[in-house]
Amino acid sequence: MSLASELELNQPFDDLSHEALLNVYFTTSWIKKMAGQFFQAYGLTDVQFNLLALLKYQGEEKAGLTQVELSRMMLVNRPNVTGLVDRLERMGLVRRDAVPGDRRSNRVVLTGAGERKMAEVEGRYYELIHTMMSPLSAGEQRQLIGLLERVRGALGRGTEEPD
Amino acid sequence: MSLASELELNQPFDDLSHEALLNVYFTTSWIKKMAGQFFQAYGLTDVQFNLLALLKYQGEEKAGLTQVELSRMMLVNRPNVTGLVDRLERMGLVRRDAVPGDRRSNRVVLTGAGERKMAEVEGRYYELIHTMMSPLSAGEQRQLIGLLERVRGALGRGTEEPD
DNA sequence: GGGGTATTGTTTATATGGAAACTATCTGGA
DNA sequence: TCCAGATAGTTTCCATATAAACAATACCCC
Repeated sequence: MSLASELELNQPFDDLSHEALLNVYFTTSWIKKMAGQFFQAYGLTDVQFNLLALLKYQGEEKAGLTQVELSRMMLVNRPNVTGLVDRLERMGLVRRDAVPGDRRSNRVVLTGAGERKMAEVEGRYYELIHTMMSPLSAGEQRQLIGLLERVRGALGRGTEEPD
Repeated sequence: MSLASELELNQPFDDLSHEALLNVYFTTSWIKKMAGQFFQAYGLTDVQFNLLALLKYQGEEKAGLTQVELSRMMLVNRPNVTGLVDRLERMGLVRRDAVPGDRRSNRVVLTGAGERKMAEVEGRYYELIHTMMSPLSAGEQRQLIGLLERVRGALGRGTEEPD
């Protein structure tokens, strides 16, 4: 169904680019709502799961990631990572380890409880993702990825944090 | 460039559906950052502009929209609209008008200042949108819209506010 | 080796998002 | 009529996001 119908707009879109942009925007909103509902049952948010997944799969040799690395991989700024890690630390799912040789940095690492939580949630989350993307064939998913990569290519990805 | 390279991941994606989903997610993040930077010069946020645009183009006969209507068209819940309208009202860009015959409702209406702000910003924003979507031809933009509509079709759009 | 500069993380302020619970009002049915 | 349930808006609490400014530390270059 078209976005204008889904949103029950009184007037249709007048501009193709605008409609395309809003389709990307509202599809993300829809995905985040679905994911949010899913994670509630596990006491997590989608963003918290994402951070835990980065620690599990992107940490080199189980050494975790620094907050700057997390910030870059999640496309959010450093203050935001401070708060995310604070909450996950309070929940007992991650730990801040000192970095020998650089007293400015932390390595954020999964705790045992964090690993167990990931083991509990992960499989079911990938099932949800597959269900959400199931209307598209593998070829169509690759097509979608290609189109979105070309959109992000415009004007460079010059959105690094100015700070 | 692939998402894994953009985010400088140490390990590539292992799952096509996951990669597609994250491409949608991070493209929205990228779009919102670009739009946010653009609107800063005008003292607005992207969300505030969206609300003003709905009032300008979706209000029937210049009567504005109720907060429930705004909530549905923006895919956010009612408490959120209260805050958005509060801020725009404080900025003098919108007004809450009484609805004759239903004392529970407001009609949110653009003020003169709101109309002037829209006139100032709108054209340049559509230029930005066209630039952002310019890597795709019209046909490709329609293709993108079609793929995203089919994703949102999965499992119905049953994400109405439970409340 | 010492001083300017860059980097890492934090704090504070504000905007946007959801959930739950509340008030006021409206509507439909016995 | 009147009362039960639905609807509109708000309040409160919390999570996530940005920007700006700061402290501590590291680095580079003369």
